[in-house]
Amino acid sequence: MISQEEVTDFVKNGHQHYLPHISIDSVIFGYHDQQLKILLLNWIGYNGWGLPGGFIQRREPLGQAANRIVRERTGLDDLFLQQFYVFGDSPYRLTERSIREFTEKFDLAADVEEGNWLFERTLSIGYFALVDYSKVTVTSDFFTDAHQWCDVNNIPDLLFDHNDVVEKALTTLRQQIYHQPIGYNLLPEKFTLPEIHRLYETILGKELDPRNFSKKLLTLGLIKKLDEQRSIGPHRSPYLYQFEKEAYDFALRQGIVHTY
Amino acid sequence: MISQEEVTDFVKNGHQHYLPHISIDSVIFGYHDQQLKILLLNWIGYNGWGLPGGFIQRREPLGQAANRIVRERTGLDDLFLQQFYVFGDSPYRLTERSIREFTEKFDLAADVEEGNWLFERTLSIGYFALVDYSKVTVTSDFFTDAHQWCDVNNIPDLLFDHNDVVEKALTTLRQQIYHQPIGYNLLPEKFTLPEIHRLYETILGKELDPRNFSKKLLTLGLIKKLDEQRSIGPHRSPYLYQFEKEAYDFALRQGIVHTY
DNA sequence: ATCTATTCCGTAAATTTTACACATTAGAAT
DNA sequence: ATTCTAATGTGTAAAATTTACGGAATAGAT
Repeated sequence: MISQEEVTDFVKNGHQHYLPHISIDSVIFGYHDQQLKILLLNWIGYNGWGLPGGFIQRREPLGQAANRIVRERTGLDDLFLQQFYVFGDSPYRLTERSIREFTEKFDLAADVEEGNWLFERTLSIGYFALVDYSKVTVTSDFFTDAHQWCDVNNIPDLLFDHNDVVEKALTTLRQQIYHQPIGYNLLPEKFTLPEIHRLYETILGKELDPRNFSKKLLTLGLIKKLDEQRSIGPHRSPYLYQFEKEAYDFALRQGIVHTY
Repeated sequence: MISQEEVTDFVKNGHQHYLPHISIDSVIFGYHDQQLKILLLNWIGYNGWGLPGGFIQRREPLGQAANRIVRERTGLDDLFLQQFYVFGDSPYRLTERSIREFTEKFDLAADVEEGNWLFERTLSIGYFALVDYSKVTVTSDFFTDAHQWCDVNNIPDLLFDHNDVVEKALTTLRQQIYHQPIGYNLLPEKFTLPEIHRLYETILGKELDPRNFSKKLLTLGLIKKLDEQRSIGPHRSPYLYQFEKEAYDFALRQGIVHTY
């Protein structure tokens, strides 16, 4: 648990360590129970659900900051992480009321409120991450005391402009899936065809013919069939597949180019 | 011309009007002489070429700021303007030397240098704009005293990390052209098939079969043939075309979706 | 041995993309 | 008027890709 002193110090002096006016919001996608989910945190001060986020240290490269922020929440490193948009159209994301609630909650002196760096206008750089749900261990930060993995089709009202952020992350991911291989980071190392098929259907929110789908992935050389099978109860055992790392990485870099 | 006082005031007090630590860099694409060009400005202080840029006013929505910055330089409003990346990996874009040159050039007291907001670490949000070259009237700002339209295939060494910014803008534009119609903002209202054909070839940096190309645009319903022709000297007169605004806008929103 | 639920596979039709060459035309020159 | 030049405009066949679609095989439970 984080101490009261630490919180107070962060609020009062955080601007010496972090760049003010800019934050990072992360949309962390995981796949579980045949649902595409995102990680939501319950913010103590504001008492509501929001995205994991954080600030950029004064001498820290931007990409590293995003990586650190996701790592601190999930325990994962070396993940698929991509900038997708900067949100800054509403000059002020915090209402006076929410600031008051926050300072009361943390028992901060009223004078902290005035012009405090935390409560000034802050643009937010959106990153999304694709993670292997089963490998995540969620850790709370200063301002959050609970978490949930929430089906993207069923997102509640979030704090600030986080619903917009999620929306934009989803549309970016859906567009991207047509041009880049997705799955390496969302699936375990070995998976079955029906599994990756359902993943794609889930992300795109529409049905894909299973025969044509697997044909496509195999033709592109993105996955390869293994000799092993998985046992799934009283049904035919599906074969296991894994990604062809080289072809996958190549497609990641080049994109899967369609024609003009 | 901008007065010395104004510059000094901007350097000393700009942080009261603008958000520190964040700027906008704009890559303004125009098409002329069968070349894709970008607008470069010569920075007085640093004596080198760089991109048009600016800061975000404290209460100004982000998109508006980008729009204003491009408008101030080009005179154009209501243009195609798109965020494409945030640059912030190198914590410091300015060297001590360039800062000294700058302050000397503008005859700023040495004490201005120390911890001045302008010289602190600044992330930069990249926007690119597509403009009708012939409609642009370039206006200088505080820090720049000359401009040029520079062929994208022949960009000199630019200030700061602006070469990276241009590079990324170009790759984004090239990717986008496969999924969204481009041209409405780069071409005059009426244009010939060879003109738009050359535009696409120029942007993509490769040849496109003219028959297949026009077939595609017409099939997609993005352009329509007019009854008029243009006179181009001692050659067959090409027909004029114009964009089908509805289909064009629809494609802009939806993207030209390819299959899975 | 039977049943259930799931995986696995292949082919034909439709569509899209690619490749490719020559007749037409406006104005300039003669 | 004729000729010449340099550019525009157009169609078709082959190849590749995408789509649509149904039935046999299998593992485990009963």
